[in-house]
Amino acid sequence: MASDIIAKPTESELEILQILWEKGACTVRDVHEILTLNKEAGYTTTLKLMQIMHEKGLVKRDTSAKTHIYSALASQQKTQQHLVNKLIDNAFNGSAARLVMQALGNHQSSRDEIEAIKKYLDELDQK
Amino acid sequence: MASDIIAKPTESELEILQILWEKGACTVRDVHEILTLNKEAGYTTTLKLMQIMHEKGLVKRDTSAKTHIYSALASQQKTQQHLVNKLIDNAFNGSAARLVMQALGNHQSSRDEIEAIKKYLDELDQK
DNA sequence: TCTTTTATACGAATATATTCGTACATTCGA
DNA sequence: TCGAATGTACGAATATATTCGTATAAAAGA
Repeated sequence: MASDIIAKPTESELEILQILWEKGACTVRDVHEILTLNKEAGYTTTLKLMQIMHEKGLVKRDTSAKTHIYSALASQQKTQQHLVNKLIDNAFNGSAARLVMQALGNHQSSRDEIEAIKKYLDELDQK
Repeated sequence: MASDIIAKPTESELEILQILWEKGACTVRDVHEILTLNKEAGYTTTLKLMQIMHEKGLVKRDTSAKTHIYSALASQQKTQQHLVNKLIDNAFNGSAARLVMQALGNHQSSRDEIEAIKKYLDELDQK
């Protein structure tokens, strides 16, 4: 399955994955332009990163035209799951609850978000 | 303030910080013995890491005796906050709620934990 | 006392991640 | 058609993190 990617993305790779998850298939230039809204980077830097991600199997690409088209292979859900679990283990002594409270305490969430979480918890409770 | 540490710990450093947070003041050997319950590592590797952490200001140490005593300077709360915020930005498009649901979905939490979170959410709601 | 054990300091090898320059091919527009 | 723009490939420099060997000093024990 394409979603069974193991390789964990580095921080830079994650930035690129996020763009691909949101935008879908992209050229290197597409990705590069979005990346450089926030930070400085040379074009070939972005290119190289995406080539490495391809080697690692994090993305696939269509090379039929001169300008290659990239899209994510690593699934957003699996990747997020992996990162969250790692953080829970690495920094929260394995307690998901503590991470949750920390997350909600800092980042102020909207009332809607909080309601959504409550609903989610109710569902969890019933199982 | 001691809790205003900016330097972000690496993964290895975080492992050591967790031990110091839990155990309090420790020698290098104390830390090393706990570390090597889970993984292989040479003693001087642990030593070097802790020396680097000292340079970075992540830990303080008492060198009055031959065997130095280390303790955490980076506060657990601030460090966790920092890491969670980074993860929310890096992998969850800034949505704390999505991270929370991901965390609760995977890691199964006990009923008690879920109740504690609900209570926490109710308090948040009232503000 | 003298040998062994237990420390620290420090340099260096290795691994990994990031950044970019340069070569070269293709496409596009004047 | 030819020069500029745009693209990929690739090697290498740089930065950062991890690991460990060796030198050396202090402490402990026979």
